[in-house]
Amino acid sequence: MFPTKADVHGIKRQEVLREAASFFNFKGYHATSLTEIATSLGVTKAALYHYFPNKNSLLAACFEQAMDVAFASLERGRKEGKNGRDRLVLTISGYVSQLIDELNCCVVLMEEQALEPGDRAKLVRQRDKFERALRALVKEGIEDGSVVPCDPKLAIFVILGAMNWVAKWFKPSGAWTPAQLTLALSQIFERALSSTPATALPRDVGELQVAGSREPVKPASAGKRVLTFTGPLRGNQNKK
Amino acid sequence: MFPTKADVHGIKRQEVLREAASFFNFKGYHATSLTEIATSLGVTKAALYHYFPNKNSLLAACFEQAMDVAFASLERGRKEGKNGRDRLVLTISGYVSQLIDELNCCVVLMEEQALEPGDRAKLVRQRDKFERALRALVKEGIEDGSVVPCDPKLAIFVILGAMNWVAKWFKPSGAWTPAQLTLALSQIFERALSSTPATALPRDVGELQVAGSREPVKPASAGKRVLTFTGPLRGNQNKK
DNA sequence: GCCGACTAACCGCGCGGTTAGTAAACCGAC
DNA sequence: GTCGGTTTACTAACCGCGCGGTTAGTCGGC
Repeated sequence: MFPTKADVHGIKRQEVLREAASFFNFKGYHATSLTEIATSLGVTKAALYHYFPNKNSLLAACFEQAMDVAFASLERGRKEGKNGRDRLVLTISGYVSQLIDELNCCVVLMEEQALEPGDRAKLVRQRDKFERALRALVKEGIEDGSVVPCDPKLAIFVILGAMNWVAKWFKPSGAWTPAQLTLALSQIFERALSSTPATALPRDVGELQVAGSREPVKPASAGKRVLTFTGPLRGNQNKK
Repeated sequence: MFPTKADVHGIKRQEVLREAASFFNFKGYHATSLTEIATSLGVTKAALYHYFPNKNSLLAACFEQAMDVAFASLERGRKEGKNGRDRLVLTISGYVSQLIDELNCCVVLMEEQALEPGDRAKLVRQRDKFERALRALVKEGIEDGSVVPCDPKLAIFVILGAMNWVAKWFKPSGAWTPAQLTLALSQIFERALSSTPATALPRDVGELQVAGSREPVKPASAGKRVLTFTGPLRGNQNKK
């Protein structure tokens, strides 16, 4: 019923990660100081060390979470898609929309070089696996006729580029909702790759009606005083 | 005939800029130290201050050069293109190929936030102007029927994303030549946007035959001891 | 002898990371 | 209940390092 200590710790940890990811996206890893992240969360730098052992592990956690999302989307795409193109587009759009939700957009690969060798090797391994899986979807699509013949490697580079770029310009407060953006993006990709491209695309992303979406999106975490929260945790003697 | 002192200074300056851009692209602005750039050029940090007043001005010069290239490409595209789509694709591909040649790929917008306020405002103004021009080309293409109806803003975001991403993965030593890459990229963009999309694309970028290109590309500046070069500048009493 | 190009040595600042200490919540004994 | 000891969450103050930037001085072509 009530959250246990461990729950609260996990929630705060996620909040720290989210704030860090936000800064890393906007200013870059090296340009962001821990003091900055801490201040923005209403605590001091030393407090962050209760949740992460050092700055680099924050970045590593970003990548880890992003890759988890990537493979989950891939799984979903594989299951729900009817053909290669369908699976590819589902994977991509699931990935983008989840990252926007969970991490305020993630750097994805932007600053991979800043990771420590061990973490970096792991990331590169996973990322390559993900990219190979995407390329395999393109090949599958070419074979089943849903995707126009092309160089899968380049096609995936183009798509990843457009996706990762989103983190640089997308603002939740802007004219487009995440759902609208995701939909419009996937329609462009679909058109670029489909063997039977659509004859028209949305003229204005902001006007798109999205099927199952809660429209104006939660107005960000307005009063996020998640850290510095104290209070009794009644009922925590047994796991909830 | 022989270079004057001022010429040599200019050449060396450009070499410094190129090396800096290379590092900024690969590791990011804040992760790159001046010592690192200098060492890689075979000089000490203090030597760089003969060519640029401080680190930030190196970044500013990168952006300035990139924007010069951008507007030059735009001009060329406007002149040589037959319709909106044509002009857009010419602009983009000219931009990409020139940046690869001149700056070892440029960050373009990647770390705009690191600029000092004055330089940044200038960059943002120019970049917005460039983006507006690109969007105008999309609109023009929609009106003249060469481009599929779409949201010009999103279309340009996608294209810029794919383009800027190139700097992150392209290696001159790789399997693809800059010319092949540029051509293949523009074909993908063309297909994504054209009102009459191609039914096929290159299956392997590395196999592309490019019209007017010197193939294997100069093997980078292998023995670049441009700085630390000393020697007589015979005949420099009058401008060459 | 002058002047431009460059080096070696240095400076102060702000960063990531650490330490000692405080306040409050928790938990078992009675 | 409530009282003591333990644990968790956090702060204030501090440390050393490496950075961007500066200074004084050397070398060599003109």
